[in-house]
Amino acid sequence: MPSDPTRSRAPSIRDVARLAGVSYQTVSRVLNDSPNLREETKLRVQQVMDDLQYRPNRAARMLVTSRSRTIGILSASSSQYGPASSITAIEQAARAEGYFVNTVNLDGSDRESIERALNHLLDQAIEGLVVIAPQVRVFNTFTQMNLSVPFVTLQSTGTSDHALSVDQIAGARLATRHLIELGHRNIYHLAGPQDWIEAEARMHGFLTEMSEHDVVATAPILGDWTAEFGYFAGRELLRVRDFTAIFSSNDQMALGLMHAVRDAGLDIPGDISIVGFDDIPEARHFWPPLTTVRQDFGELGRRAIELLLNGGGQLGGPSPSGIIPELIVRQSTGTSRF
Amino acid sequence: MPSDPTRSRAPSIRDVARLAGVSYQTVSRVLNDSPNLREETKLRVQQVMDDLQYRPNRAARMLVTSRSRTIGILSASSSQYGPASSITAIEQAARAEGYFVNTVNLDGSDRESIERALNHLLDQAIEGLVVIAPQVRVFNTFTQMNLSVPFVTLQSTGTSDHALSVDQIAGARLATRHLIELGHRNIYHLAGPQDWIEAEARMHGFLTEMSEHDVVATAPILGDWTAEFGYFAGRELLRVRDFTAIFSSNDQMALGLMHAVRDAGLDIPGDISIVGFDDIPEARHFWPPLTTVRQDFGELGRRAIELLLNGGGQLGGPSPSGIIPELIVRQSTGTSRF
DNA sequence: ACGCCGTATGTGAACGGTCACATTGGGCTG
DNA sequence: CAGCCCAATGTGACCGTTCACATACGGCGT
Repeated sequence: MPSDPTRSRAPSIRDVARLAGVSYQTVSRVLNDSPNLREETKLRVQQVMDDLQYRPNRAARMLVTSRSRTIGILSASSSQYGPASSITAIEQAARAEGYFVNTVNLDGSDRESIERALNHLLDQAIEGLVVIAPQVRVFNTFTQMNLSVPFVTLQSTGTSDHALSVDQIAGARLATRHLIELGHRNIYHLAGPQDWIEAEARMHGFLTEMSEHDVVATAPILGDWTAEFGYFAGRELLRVRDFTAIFSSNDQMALGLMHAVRDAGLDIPGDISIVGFDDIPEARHFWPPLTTVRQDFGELGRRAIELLLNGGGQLGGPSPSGIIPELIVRQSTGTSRF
Repeated sequence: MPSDPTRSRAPSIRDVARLAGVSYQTVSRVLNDSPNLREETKLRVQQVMDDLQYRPNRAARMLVTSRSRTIGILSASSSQYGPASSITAIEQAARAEGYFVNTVNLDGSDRESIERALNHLLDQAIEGLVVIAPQVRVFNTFTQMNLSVPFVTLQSTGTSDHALSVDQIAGARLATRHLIELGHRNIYHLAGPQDWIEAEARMHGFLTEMSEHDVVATAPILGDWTAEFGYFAGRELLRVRDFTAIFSSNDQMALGLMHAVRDAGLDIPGDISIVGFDDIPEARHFWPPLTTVRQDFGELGRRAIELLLNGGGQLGGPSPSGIIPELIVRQSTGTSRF
């Protein structure tokens, strides 16, 4: 991007000062609206600022205060619904607090690309970091790195105290209980990738709820979040067909499952009940509309910023990991006919 | 976020210089790997940098060079599939070129929030801007503002030369032609919001293709991109049912339509054929798998950065707006039984 | 042996703000 | 009316880097 060498530098506080007939320090005071400023002076300076279309130089300010007012987001798979929603919410919450947001998406989940991404953010002199990359591997890499910046992860392993998340276990239990209460006893769980914290938690919630109701659980199937996988997993599963319900760890896989179930000429929920997770906007228009667990990603993002900016949630507000998801019952689940 | 006052400032080039026994300027030279440096000196300095975990201060560099190496993205509805994918691609392409990316999402489409968002980015001293907010209104606001930063929009009105987009008209014609060739003559178009450039272009493509085949087109229905709207529009439409096919301006609305069609006890594609637009990952698992138009958002993002960084695509490469979408025929379309 | 050139390095100033401190000029108190 | 305080403003230094220019030094041609 060729910078225009003819265009001289932007006006500085000294330019403003000269035209307003005050010292640069007074201009600085107007910028930081400090007290002890005569209203008249202030207005005059502001007038000149407007005339010159003056903009404070962030670099200069940052240099002297060593504060960047920038928050970094490190994110994996940010084009998925959950992460994308969180990012949007974080970005808005941060902006409301006068912070800038810088997002970096991970190319891979190997240590090297994590470090590269992190370095990129640290080069930006970020003051805080929100980590959305929800893989166990990424998470561990962080803790090993012992970062100098405060950070918050949007998923919790239970051990860390700067973690914040929707309670995945509770959500999974909600979904599982729903199926059990409908009379299902042969329930499969289509889990997310083993490497993902949330997948792990949902699987854990599923198994816990099952055992508490004395229902024998078969081993969960590890998927990759895609509808594609759900479809093929469904096809495999249906060759034996020793189940009446499936709890899928996200909505996309549930969609693929439903596709496979219909391909096999079976009815949902007549023959097979299906529950998803996330409540993506499309879920209520799937065929049939999908029973699923809704997570409030917006709230999550907002709380992340709050936690970050208040340095560890010492406000004693609602418990950091206390976002409880909600079961949305639609038409993909019904009583077991067995 | 309380900054730690006990932690002293990060090491500067002077610290490095002192320990390496050279002047700060030499350190600076190492940083910018300028020629005329003895290999030995260079290595010694780099060693010290590593030891101190030295990181160049971006603010200082930015202050003196007045280059921020930051690109701004102004985006609306960034949690939707298309924008989200583009953002990811842009971000990666920019990072590969050593640029940072700063994304701002618009709260609304009124002039004030556009200006606020833009100001936020300009405060960052961005060197370039990618605009993904695809509303006509937003687009016009930009041109009126006559920005001092180079920018690229990811949609084109045909008048601007810093626009770059997938050829929406071509895509819409592809979809429409497909329906006509299947024998459909009563085709509705469920368009996007009137305010959106892409919605407009797709509508235009639809109407053009229809008239070229001498098929009479009914007035398009203006939607809002959501599955929800598609559902209700479908319900309304089916009360009269004077059509055999619908071309929906995106996949979500197509999903809602299919929902409504099934609710009415009709078959897809037996009774009604449906075509979408975007090819979101879920589309191939809809019931039935959706015939749609695929856009390569990744390519779009990469080209945007290329255009921005090369100052207007004077490379004479492939024509700026030359990304041609592709029709993906699946099972939601069939021959007209009429 | 002298000047010259090119390579490797050093020095001072500037970028545009903020901070700490100094300076002015009333108005109030005693 | 002296003394003081406070409100309002100004001055110098500094943040960490790059730029323009200055310097040191060895080799080479004459």
